[in-house]
Amino acid sequence: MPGDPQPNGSRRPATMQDVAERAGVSRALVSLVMRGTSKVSAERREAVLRASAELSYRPNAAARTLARARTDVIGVMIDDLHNPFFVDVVDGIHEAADRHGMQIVLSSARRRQDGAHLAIEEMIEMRVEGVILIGSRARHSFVRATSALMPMVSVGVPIDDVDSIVVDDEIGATIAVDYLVGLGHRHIVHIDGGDGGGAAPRRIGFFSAMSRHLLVPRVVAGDFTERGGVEAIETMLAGGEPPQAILAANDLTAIGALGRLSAAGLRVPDDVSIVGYDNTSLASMAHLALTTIDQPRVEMGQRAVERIVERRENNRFGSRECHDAAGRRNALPPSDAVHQTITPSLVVRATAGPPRPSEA
Amino acid sequence: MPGDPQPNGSRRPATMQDVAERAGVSRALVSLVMRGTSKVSAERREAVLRASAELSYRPNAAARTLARARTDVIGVMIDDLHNPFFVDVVDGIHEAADRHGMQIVLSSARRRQDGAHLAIEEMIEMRVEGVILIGSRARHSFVRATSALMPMVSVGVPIDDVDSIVVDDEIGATIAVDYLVGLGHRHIVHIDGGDGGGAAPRRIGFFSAMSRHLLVPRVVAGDFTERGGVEAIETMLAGGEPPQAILAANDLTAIGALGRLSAAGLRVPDDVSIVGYDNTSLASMAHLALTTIDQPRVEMGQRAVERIVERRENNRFGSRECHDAAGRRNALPPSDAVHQTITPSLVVRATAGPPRPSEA
DNA sequence: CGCTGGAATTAGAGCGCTCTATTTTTGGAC
DNA sequence: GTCCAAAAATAGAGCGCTCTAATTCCAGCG
Repeated sequence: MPGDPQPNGSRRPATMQDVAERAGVSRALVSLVMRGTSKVSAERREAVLRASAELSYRPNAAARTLARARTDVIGVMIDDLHNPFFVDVVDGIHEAADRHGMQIVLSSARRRQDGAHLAIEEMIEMRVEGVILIGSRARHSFVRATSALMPMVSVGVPIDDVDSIVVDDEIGATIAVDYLVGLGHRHIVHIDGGDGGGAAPRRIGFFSAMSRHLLVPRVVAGDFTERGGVEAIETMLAGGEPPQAILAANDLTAIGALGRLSAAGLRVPDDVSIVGYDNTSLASMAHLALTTIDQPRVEMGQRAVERIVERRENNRFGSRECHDAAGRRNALPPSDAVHQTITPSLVVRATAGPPRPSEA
Repeated sequence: MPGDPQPNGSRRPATMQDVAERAGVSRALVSLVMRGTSKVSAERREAVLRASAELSYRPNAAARTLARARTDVIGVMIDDLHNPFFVDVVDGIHEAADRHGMQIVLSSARRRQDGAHLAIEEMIEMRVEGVILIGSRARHSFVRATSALMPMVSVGVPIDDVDSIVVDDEIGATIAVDYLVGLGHRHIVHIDGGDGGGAAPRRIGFFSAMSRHLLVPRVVAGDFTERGGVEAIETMLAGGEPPQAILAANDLTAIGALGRLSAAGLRVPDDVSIVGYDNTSLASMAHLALTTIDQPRVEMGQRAVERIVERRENNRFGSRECHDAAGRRNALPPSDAVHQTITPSLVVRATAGPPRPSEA
């Protein structure tokens, strides 16, 4: 008998039909109760719930999806679960999704391009209402094409013709430089992020801010890793020119620099000032207390959900191929993609201070 | 027309029927091609694939699931995405799932009990083949009950009558103590994890190892946080008794201790030796180089998948309620839950060394 | 006592796919 | 040409749910 627990087997899960029979009502009535409709007499509702519990009934999501032709699910493709930045964005997504009564399905691309493509395809097959890409490495052309099929928004990575939410790293770097200059520093070195994502605008912001202050911009190569920070310091020390103030491309690099400096007997912020970038949880650790640039990650996640929800409600998402009456393809209409740029802010902690008087 | 791109609308996605018509074949043939069966003539296969591409056809996962009555999906409930320990376990799960041709659906409990319950219920409704709980805070009775419905394994948290994979923290602490004693230390302090998960066995292991070495076990209260480590050191310093060797309940606490010690002018490992626990990515950072206890997280994830797959193949998962012929419930049969315990190992880096001669 | 209208309940037609059983086609062998 | 087995293709019955339209129920009223 369906739903009847059997000693050791994989009995078939109870269906709505089973519940209906046990409760002595119709399938449709069970459906109404399960969906929490008010138009059911207390008596019947009671009977249905009892039968349902007795059979350990759980609605079959696949059947529901098929019948309703919608899911209320947002797919979230996260490039790398190990990146705390991305995970903070997910927090924001969760929060906003709850508010809109939507569910989340998470999938990790595992830092691989094909991983991202696979994850996106799977989500399309699930018929999610929309997809949020966090730090995606997917081919832009691929994303652009699938964004014609469903609402899609990229967080952290700008993609032409696709909704995106990014922070203005150029301004972030500018803010950091202005702060250091305000403290009195004139010799500021940027340990950059090489060709990593976000490295270029940070570098550009550094250059433009420095030249605005009529200062000489110096850049040492880095790669967003801790080791990169260590090596950059070693390069500077080897050059016989210990740094005075440093803007690191990210917190990890700043921490590497910090460690190497103290190993060299230089004190922060007395001898050297350091500003990081990202405000990761590392930065707030007590014995680091890194001054850094914060990007409102949670807010970014929330905004991403808002975009999906809005697109869904308006039923507008860019099938940008237009066909005329004869079925011939026209030129693409202008994209209606919305690109939101968020301004980062400075978080002052303990790694930056005024330069030593002799150097001012 | 279905599948025909319309300028600005949400056209209905193409179905298998649409593809069949366009390719001039039957629905069943399309199904065969989509599933990669070899029994299709090259010519027809070609035609189907072309039609499918032209319509941007994607199979409907819900319909497939409903028709096949199985999903090949494993649900992964992760307590907290911010916990790198858990995320490493997910890496292992991904890897093993790939090997077994299974997919993963990730869900975060967001460190809440009801979050865990909700996530598990959703997965049951999806009809996943099994559920892996990572660091679950769900009520044990709840997990036990649902584990009767489908294969389920808990990673990191032992649960009666439910498959689990945990490391033996008692042995882990023992290994650390043995190592410190081997270096010559006799005065070893444990900064513990309070009532956090895994704190108790680590404390017990510390006590038993110390007494085996005929040494006096000293414990200072902690709470698995960095701040806990800082405060523990302050307590010791205030007691006028600077520590000689420390076993921290986890890496974060060790790092807090490390920072506070160096602020007090004590050098590691010259003046004080420290061993952490967990081998998080923090521990390997160059300027920390924390000696610590490693738990094979990736392997734990892999083993979790193996358990699910095995249960599925054997069709054995514990519906532990037995009914006799008259339908009366019998006493529960003995559980067949498999509890795997993994032994952690020591990772030697730079924060522990021999005591200063005067203290030996 | 028959009507009426709103509330409560139900019948039944899909949703898009898989899979078994069946039919059609193909290519030799005779 | 005929016959046959194997290969290729198809028909059609579900899978478990939702939703519209139809039906039943039950006061309350004239």
